[in-house]
Amino acid sequence: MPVSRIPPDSERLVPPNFITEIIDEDLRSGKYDEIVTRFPPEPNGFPHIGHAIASFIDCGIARDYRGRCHLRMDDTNPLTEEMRYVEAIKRDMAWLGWDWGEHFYFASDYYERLYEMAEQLIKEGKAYVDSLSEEEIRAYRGTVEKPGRPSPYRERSVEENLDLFRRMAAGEFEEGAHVLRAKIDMSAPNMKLRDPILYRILRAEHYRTGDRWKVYPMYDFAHPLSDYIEGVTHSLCSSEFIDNRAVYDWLVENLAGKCGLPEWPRPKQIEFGRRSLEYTVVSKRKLIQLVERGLVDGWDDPRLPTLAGLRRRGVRPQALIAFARKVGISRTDRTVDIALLEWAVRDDLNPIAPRVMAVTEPLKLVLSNYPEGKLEELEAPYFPPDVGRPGSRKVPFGRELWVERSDFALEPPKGWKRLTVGGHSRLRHAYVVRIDEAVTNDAGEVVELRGVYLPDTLGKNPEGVRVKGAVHWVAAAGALSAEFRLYDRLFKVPFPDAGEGSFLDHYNPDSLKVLQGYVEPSVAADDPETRYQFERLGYFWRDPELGRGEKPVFNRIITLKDTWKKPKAQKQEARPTAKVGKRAGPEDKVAALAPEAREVYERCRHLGVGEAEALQIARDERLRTYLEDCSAYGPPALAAPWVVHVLGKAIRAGEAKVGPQALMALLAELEKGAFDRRVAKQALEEALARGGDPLELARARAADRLSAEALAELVREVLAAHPDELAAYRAGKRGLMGFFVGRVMRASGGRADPKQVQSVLSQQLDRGSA
RNA sequence: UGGGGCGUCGUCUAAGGGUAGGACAGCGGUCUUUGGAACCGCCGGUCGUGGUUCGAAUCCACGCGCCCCAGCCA
Repeated sequence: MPVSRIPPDSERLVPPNFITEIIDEDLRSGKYDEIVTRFPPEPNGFPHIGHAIASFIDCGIARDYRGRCHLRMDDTNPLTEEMRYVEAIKRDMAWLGWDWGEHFYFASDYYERLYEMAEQLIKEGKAYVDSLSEEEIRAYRGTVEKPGRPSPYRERSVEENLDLFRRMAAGEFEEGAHVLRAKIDMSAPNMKLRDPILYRILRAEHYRTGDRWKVYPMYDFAHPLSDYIEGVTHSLCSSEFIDNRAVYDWLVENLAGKCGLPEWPRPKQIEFGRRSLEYTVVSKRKLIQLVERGLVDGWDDPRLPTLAGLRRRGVRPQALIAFARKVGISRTDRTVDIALLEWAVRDDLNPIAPRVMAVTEPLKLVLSNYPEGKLEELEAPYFPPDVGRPGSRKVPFGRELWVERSDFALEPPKGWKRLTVGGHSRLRHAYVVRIDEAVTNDAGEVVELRGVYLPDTLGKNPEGVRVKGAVHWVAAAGALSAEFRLYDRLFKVPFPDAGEGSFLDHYNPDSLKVLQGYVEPSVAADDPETRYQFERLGYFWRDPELGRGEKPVFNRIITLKDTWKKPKAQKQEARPTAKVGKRAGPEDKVAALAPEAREVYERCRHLGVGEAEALQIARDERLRTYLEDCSAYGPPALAAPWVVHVLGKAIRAGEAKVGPQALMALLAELEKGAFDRRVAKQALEEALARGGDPLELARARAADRLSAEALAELVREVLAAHPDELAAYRAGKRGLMGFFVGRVMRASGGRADPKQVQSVLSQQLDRGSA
């Protein structure tokens, strides 16, 4: 039997997080031997970047633990699912690098077994056929604020339910005539528990099972049981399913050990926070609108966040994995800064993309002192020194060249480091040139540049001239015509969904720019898959659909980072929500108290109980009763903080394992100085957790305390072990006291009194600083 | 105004009673035949209020804010 193991942090693909902590604990305790997860998309659309993140969590964690991650099509709705989506999902998941081995499944493969399980529930009286109409079911369910009412069909006999359900499955009824529901609790505050529907009649053609089935299981039924069937241990999903977990657990518990399901391992669901991305949308509904309105080119349009789009754009799966890693996992729903994705893409491409030159908006430059008809071949390395990869190619150089229109300015702004009349600039990998004239047309537009080259500047700078910048170029002779498709963010604002109006209002019409220009001839011989860096422009590759023919078409994968751009356009749109906690009304909390509570408050205050504690006691009857009981054994003022802060939660929950008498006995001894507060608190917490007499526990702990000599020695050791912090403290960084106390406490194994530690510490610290 | 979940630099994420740290972004610098990369530095945060504690992002209380649930969708 294969066994999972806890990976060292250094070997993890998925950074440690709250889920891996749970898994670590499950492995340590022996609850599970092998970690099995699953990635369960519904085949009703094309996978997108959200799927990349979710699969990273499911598959990445399984990989880290040497477990398995199944790929399962969650296909329980024949109305929306199609085989082409199944193929797309398999293709895209494989592209991301996930390997599910033979563990590729369909929920629809389990229809037979799921049906048996449904009958089992019926036989046990835990499920019933409801014959209410859809509207009636809705009405009976109640609302979030009002409990539901039981359906008149809820108490049908097992026999009748079984008969009805079998006839439903046999196709005797029309859609909507009946449904199968779990009998749980129609008045549950959790809406999901109000007798969730397990099966519905659908007279639809299923893309795999055809017309074999007339009833189809709902997600809430099929999902947990599919997990169970497959031996999934940790069923990871996003936070909107938190409420569904109650149904999940209900089904697992009620079917454990039945219908061929083992008693163990049982699956458990863990939810993580959803991630969304700025400047884009992923919902199928919205994507369809973009496609159907022709705002994008199809499901694989390079501007789309679909994996097909990202792939066509030229993004590599490694970049997506790196992105997912950086985003991380937590319980909180988050919207990720698009800059993080852009960084991941650049960081992936920088070390592998050969540098070549292309001109996307050509402006002719004629070098009047360069012989007509002459053509040189200049050697140019593919990579800059910092990348450190070998390789170079020949680049033709001649009298007529193309340069980037935006690299020339008639009236250069200050700080300009490019071409300008009278200025010198380097042609990348070639000569230094001086521009003498800008030829303009009637409209005043620059149509051609004229200048000279400085012959002795190959590999060295001329003396006495300031060379401003280095610009890319392509010799007119030999240049390859090419199309460049420059992609930008699909939307103009970071949160297209937020605010009034449609997300379509925020569509960025400049998200695609198609330019005709030139690229150096060397690329003709390259592998068409090559991702290039066109120097100073960005990362590009040939579009796999349009760009691999006679005339290359290049997609810009991502621009280079541009630190020249002056004040960057700020985010126009604030986050959709402002999260400013408003100040709560202060003393009127007391005023808001009911008269009786108010009286309790006053009485407590009179007895010397602090304001905050008195308020809490006045507000909670159980606390009040407890404290009153305490007063039989000692002063309430002494007990109040402990009752409120240490015992409060347990008392409110009605499960305080420490009674008033035991508490007061402990506090009395504490007052006498038999032990310190820390000991008392720890003893109390222990008694609360595991039972026992807090006073005895405290005495045991006190007896275990370090002697004064041992403590002094320990402090010396700790100070010696942290010379840097010691120096910093003596230089005035007083906040380090907490640091030292913490270290000593840890070193003592909790067997020291922090107050005492502090005094010993300050003695030793001050002695050294004198 | 039912139940549930969640609040840490601009963004994402660590710290689980003991120096609030990292990354992305931003800013500045070094270097540069890419205004790239690399390197160095800076900036900047615990939702609020009170309490417990030697010490609170962490524990307690009360607020505030956001998200999810009333599909025979998943």
